[in-house]
Amino acid sequence: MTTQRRVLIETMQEAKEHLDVSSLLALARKREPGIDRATVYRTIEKLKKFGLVDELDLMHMNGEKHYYEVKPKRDHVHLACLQCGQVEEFSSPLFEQLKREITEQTGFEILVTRLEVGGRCSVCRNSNKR
Amino acid sequence: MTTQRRVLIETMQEAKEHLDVSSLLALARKREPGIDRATVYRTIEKLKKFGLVDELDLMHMNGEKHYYEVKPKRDHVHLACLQCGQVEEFSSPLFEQLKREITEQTGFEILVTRLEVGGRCSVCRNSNKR
DNA sequence: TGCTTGTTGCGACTAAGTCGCATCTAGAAG
DNA sequence: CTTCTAGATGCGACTTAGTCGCAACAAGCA
Repeated sequence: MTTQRRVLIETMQEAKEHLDVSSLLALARKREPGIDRATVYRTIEKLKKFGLVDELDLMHMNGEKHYYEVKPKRDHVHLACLQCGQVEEFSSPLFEQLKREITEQTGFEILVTRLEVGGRCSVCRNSNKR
Repeated sequence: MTTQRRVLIETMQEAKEHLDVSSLLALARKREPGIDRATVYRTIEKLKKFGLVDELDLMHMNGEKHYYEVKPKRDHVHLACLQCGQVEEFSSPLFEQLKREITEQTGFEILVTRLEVGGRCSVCRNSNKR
């Protein structure tokens, strides 16, 4: 457990939005200026492997970046509005049930899941009906 | 509707596995040698926008490529085995029900979905227990 | 306090994807 | 059948994301 890793984990925990690598790096550098891009990638890699963070694409709304969040207790869906860019989260027992069904019917052991949805959020739907 | 687009679409339809951009390009060039990488990207972009193809990441098993498939009638889950690299598909009424629930409860209009699962397939689980 | 193993920073590199621009072509209009 | 034009293509240069080897460094155990 090095200073850099501690800083990165704290930064992710305190962030209220999903961070991509470059904003995570920028924020982390406010605390620990010398921290390197490669360290961020290597740390994320480890955290993913240990199941401590989840990786998101958010439907590639802004280029090909990846976003990260500390793994929640309960998996949730990310609803990405393709119009305004807002990201909502949604969780449901149905999702848990679906995962159970997958394991039962296919024998596949689930380690990570990623359910992303792209579309239009209710705000955008109301502001411009079409 | 240009020759290039026709070739790209046919290539995707006839492929039995999920293609990334470079293998799609390679296959398409067997029919239409001059076809360019930029054209592939631009065509995929259009096809995504029209809802004719789906984009997959397959949990980034082999680098950061994206994979494409012609959009199926019924959305399905991709189960990517992190050990052997095999990709299974799975569809279920529960998934449809979950999508309906999302729309009802959040007012979010769903245009695309992507549900990917990473783990160990039944074959790998049996061959090496744990 | 010293030692060892794993981590970091650095810089150079690869791979994925984008863009501007000149040329070309599909297919509508005459 | 010929002409015309909007939109598509090919090309090449570029950007951005992510990786890697290596020497220097630090965590934390003895």
